[in-house]
Amino acid sequence: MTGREALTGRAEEVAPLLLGAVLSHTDDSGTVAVRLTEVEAYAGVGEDPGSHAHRGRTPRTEVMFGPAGHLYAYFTYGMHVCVNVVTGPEGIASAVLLRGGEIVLGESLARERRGSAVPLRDLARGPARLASALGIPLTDTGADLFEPPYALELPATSQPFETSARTGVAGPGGLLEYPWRFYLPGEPTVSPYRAHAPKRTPRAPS
DNA sequence: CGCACGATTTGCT
DNA sequence: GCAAATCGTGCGA
Repeated sequence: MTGREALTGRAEEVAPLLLGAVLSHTDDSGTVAVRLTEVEAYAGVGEDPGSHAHRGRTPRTEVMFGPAGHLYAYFTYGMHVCVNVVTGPEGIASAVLLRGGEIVLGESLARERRGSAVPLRDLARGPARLASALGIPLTDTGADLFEPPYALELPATSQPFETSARTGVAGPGGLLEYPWRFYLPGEPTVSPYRAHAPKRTPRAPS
């Protein structure tokens, strides 16, 4: 079975396969590889309000509907890039957000991108940090992760993992929680669990 | 055409 | 612990 075939399925089913996987990216500066320790699954139309593809196909989310094994990078908060691996069969939106990992190759280059004072464990801990450490540009959305300049190696055997709640969404019976955050227990590169996004304070007028 | 907001990180109090 | 930084996307008018 090829890596791409293994990734073709519902995001929450495929996500555990990405734990322990090694993603590498090469550009003019060199190569950085990360062993993934924390991921989050996002589904598609209707069932997952937390997903970008929740409302259907748009120019931005188009990649999420494509074949598995491709990159979905998006820009958020005006300053950050987050990376996903598209996992669903063609036509069904689903993706796995890479939330954290451990640098296994190219530490010096990653440190150059992230800042020299950053502790090793923090180099790729957090979605935007991971994207930054790997040097993934926003414009690489849609790139095939199984072709240069990318490489994705799935673990031979599934790693023992744990899950936790991802987001709370309003459902028929109240608040629903999706246990769609997956991580390798005991890894220092797993970000501490935060309940969910605190309520945003309104912008203070002058 | 205009506006509100987000799958976050960082730094200051 | 809290708030700012910053801009593309998507929805409403």
